[in-house]
Amino acid sequence: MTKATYSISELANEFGVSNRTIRYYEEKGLVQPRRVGQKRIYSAADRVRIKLILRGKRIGMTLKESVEIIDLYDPEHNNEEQLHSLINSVRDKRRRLLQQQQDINDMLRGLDEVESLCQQALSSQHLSRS
Amino acid sequence: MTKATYSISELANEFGVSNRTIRYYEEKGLVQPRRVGQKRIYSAADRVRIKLILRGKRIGMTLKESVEIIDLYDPEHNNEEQLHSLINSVRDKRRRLLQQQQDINDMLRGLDEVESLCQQALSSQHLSRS
DNA sequence: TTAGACGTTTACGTTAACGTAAACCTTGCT
DNA sequence: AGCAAGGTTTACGTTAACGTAAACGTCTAA
Repeated sequence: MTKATYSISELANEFGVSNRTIRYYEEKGLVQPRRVGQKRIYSAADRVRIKLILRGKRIGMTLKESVEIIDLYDPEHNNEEQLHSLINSVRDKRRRLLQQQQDINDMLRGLDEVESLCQQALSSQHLSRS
Repeated sequence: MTKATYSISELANEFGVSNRTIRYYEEKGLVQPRRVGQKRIYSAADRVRIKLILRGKRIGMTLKESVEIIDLYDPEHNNEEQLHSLINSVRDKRRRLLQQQQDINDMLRGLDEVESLCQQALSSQHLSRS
């Protein structure tokens, strides 16, 4: 059962960030939790937004970029022109992500190579010792 | 035929960054070009280092992290202990990269979904018009 | 020989994304 | 009543990764 509401510390702990970080996201308009008294109460939707923002961060997006992507999902887009421009921006994002995929694959191959060289070096050391 | 040396502007233009950026990388010890008079002369190896640094940047690594990865390639690692710690750090990097791959794939799927919704919206508009 | 293109150093300015500290509520134990 | 655990606001501090401006050298084509 997925909880309906969360305190700030619950989310901070879940995602491994500080409370300050989450408040900062609110300062920047990335989330708008309800208030009860003066305490912030986060909904499941708020939680997802934060999660997506942090996913963006992991792959090197700025907060603004993450929000741009998240906002692609909400249907404020009615007329044909808006839809076309939305499609274009989707394609832009996709291009960058594909480039990143390429970069990551290149790096992974590099790491594979390094590791296998290490293994070789280790095994040859062991051989010369016996 | 791959050039042997490059001026700072040549590299800056090739990679789409400013001269200042490249000098900054030198300030931070990421490259050490030769000097002729007081002008900087970059070797093919310098060029590759810069390229790798920028690749790291694209996927959200700090300069320090990029250098860490680049330095995995050079063979300063002799004894068994160093080799093992090197292997461990390779595995750490790999873990992060795999997570990033996952994140990017998730985002790409999201974008696919958004685009196809747009297409549907557009085609239904066109239908209702005819 | 002088203007323009390219390079240099020095140094202060800027932005994003928080960290950190102080001073203050509120709530539930004990 | 008192206090510890959570929350709050306000506001200044910090770091990375450059941008930008000033003031200067050097070479070369007109």
